[in-house]
Amino acid sequence: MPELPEVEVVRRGLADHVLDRQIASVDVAHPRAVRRHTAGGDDFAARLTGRTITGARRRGKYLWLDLDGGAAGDDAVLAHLGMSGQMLVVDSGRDDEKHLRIRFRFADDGPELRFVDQRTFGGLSVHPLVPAVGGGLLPEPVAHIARDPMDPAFDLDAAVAGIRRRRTGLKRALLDQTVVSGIGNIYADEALWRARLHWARPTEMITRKQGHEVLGAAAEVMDAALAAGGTSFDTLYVNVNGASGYFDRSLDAYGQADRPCRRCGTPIRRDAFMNRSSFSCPRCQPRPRRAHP
DNA sequence: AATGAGGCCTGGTTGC
DNA sequence: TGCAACCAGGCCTCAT
Repeated sequence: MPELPEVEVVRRGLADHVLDRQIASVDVAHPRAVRRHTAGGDDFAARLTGRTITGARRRGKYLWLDLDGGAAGDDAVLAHLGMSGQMLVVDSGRDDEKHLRIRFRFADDGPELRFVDQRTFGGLSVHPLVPAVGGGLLPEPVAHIARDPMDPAFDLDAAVAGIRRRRTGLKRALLDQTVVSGIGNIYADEALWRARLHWARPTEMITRKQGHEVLGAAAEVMDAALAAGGTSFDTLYVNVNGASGYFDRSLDAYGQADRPCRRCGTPIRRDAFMNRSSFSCPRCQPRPRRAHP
């Protein structure tokens, strides 16, 4: 499941393989893949045809490709990989993937860019670039998203204040992309385990020190995952060349139910959380007396 | 305004 | 064996 480190791996791959290339044609094979492009698939293709990709950028789990010479100002093609989205750079003529959703052909007749997405939670769309709250130019639909912990301009104090300002459970705050972006279920559980904090701890009980620790832990674990090429549990996540990451071998909490905690040996527990799962160590991360539901 | 629940998806796995 | 239920989960929409 692509989270920030995986998306960064994809961004780097795109920077290596599609920068400065002119788009010759775009095929939309599944309308759901462009559902956030409200003008529809034909408009999506028309806006991209003939354009040259001039940048590959990312904030949190969103990435976008800058386009040259927009008629009405700067614009970009925005991508979210959802749960199963892949950006594949594939030699033309290779068989279509079963879940191929969008294909970009280039004027240089080099390898195609294919967006492949089994579960279709992801998608692509074209938007103008607008000034974002924290500075910088972002595609309009994501201009409200906070900077992520790997952003050089990330404001740690502001993010901690954002967590403490919320009135909810700590994990919900970590998953709120307007507080801090890029953290999903996997890295939330890993950061909480490293900071020895329970996911349901009310944010009003979080000290500044604890806030710094849990966000610092999130940055550390994402750095480690990026160094390992991203987390992958199955064949759904691959980078632009189709190679999987292998950080899942290093996970301490996520998916480790009933296995001994690496710190204390207590079996990791799995709790239901937002119709999903939270994994934590019952001993290192004791449930607070007043847990947030 | 801020918070939280529900819905969208598919394919692999589990259980009867 | 066949089929249904369940599970993964980011984020948008809607209700409170």
